[in-house]
Amino acid sequence: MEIQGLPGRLLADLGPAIASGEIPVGTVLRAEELEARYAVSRTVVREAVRILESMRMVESRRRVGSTVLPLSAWDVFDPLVIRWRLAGADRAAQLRSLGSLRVAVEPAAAALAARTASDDDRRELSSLAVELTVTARAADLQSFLRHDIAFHSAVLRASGNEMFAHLGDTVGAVLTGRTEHDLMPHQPADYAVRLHREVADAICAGDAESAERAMRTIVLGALEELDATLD
Amino acid sequence: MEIQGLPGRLLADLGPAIASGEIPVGTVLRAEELEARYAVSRTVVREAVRILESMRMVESRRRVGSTVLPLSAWDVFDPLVIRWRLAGADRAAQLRSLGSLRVAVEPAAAALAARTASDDDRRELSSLAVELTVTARAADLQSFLRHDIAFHSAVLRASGNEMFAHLGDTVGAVLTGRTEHDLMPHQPADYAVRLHREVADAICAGDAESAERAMRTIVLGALEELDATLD
DNA sequence: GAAACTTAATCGTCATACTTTTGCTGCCCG
DNA sequence: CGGGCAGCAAAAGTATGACGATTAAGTTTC
Repeated sequence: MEIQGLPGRLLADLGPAIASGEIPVGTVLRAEELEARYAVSRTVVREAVRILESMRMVESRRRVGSTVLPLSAWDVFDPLVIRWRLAGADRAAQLRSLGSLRVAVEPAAAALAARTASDDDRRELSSLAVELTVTARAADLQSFLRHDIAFHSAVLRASGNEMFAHLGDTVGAVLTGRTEHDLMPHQPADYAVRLHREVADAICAGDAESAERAMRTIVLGALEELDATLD
Repeated sequence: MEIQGLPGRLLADLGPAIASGEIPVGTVLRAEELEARYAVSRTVVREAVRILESMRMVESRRRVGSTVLPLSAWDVFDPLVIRWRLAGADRAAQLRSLGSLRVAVEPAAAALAARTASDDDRRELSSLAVELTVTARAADLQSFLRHDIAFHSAVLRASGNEMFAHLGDTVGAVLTGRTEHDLMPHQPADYAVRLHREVADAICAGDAESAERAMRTIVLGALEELDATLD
């Protein structure tokens, strides 16, 4: 998942700093300065900056340097950018955006899955729904989280749309963050578990409308909880 | 928009080749070979490969080289990846995925916009809807396309969600492609124009439900047309 | 035949030199 | 006094040679 090597270290430092606003928009980074600051060679600095440039977080110009661009230019779907924003000062805004995105995408994915999922996909979803019920009853939050993530990823994957599928990891990051920051009840709500079950059953039965409706209820609920917590 | 310099030239060659499957999954690219093929230095090759790696289209390992990864690993939301796929053999699949994504996202964006858009946003939408009506009546496809793109981008932007807003350019690419490949009627359908108007009016009036419904009709219509054409 | 060792291929990093672009300064002329 | 033009210099962009680190694959040894 991570970028490797020394450029990765630079990136792991610069990325979050830019994402959090610690390095404000308009700041100019000069290669020589970065070489000195991180005690690495030109090669390494250039590669790191190139990657930031490909994410449109900075723009390099000769005789000037690399200028930090505003959020509106960033590749906000890049998993690294999302992670960096989630980790820093922009966390609340990023969670809200992701919440809305989930409300839009996950119900659509559930509907698609009900129509096109393979038998294996349906079996997996069904079994994950069971696991979810079990771990919820046992109040095993660790396992519950793991299965919750697996469930949502599975639905997104079963949609057969690779763009939806790609959001699986991101949704995972959101759910993880929610648990880590105690935004979850200590015992997962019973109705939420039932809804997951409902999604799985509807997808298995090929009932797109029910699947979509149940999933929408889930993600809308999550969004409301989020809004309530962030105030 | 483009990556600059020599690495950009490499990228403009390798990216589409990988995206189209011309360089198949599992192929190993060696740095030295690329240096020779493009007659550039290691510096340039390394930067280009690093960028491909940050898009997760390849994975570099010592003593092996850079291996081309399968589509499932790619950063399919990266604008460059989308463009490359749209340009090549994967075009149909990419259009379908984007179609579904639009169906999910744009209605949600319209609803959000109706709730949170600024007065300027509302004015702009209203005026774009008018332009759309005019250019449609004049059968001026060029201008119509331009305004259509501007309209959808404006809605996405007015949603206040930077992730939605980020999809504006991508939607633009889809609409452009549709016109370029003669998937559009020579005279934009009257009802489609009316629906755009309806979206604008609903957003101006703060009527989220109507805005969402009208937008959903638009993008569903587009998806149906697309499915019909791709067969 | 398996485990330990050696080898060589290739990426990763560094240091340095050269090239190209471009913002800026200051001169000259109107 | 102001505007344009030329030259300068700063910084990114590119090239190259050397070295280090990793690791797949072959080779030896028990």
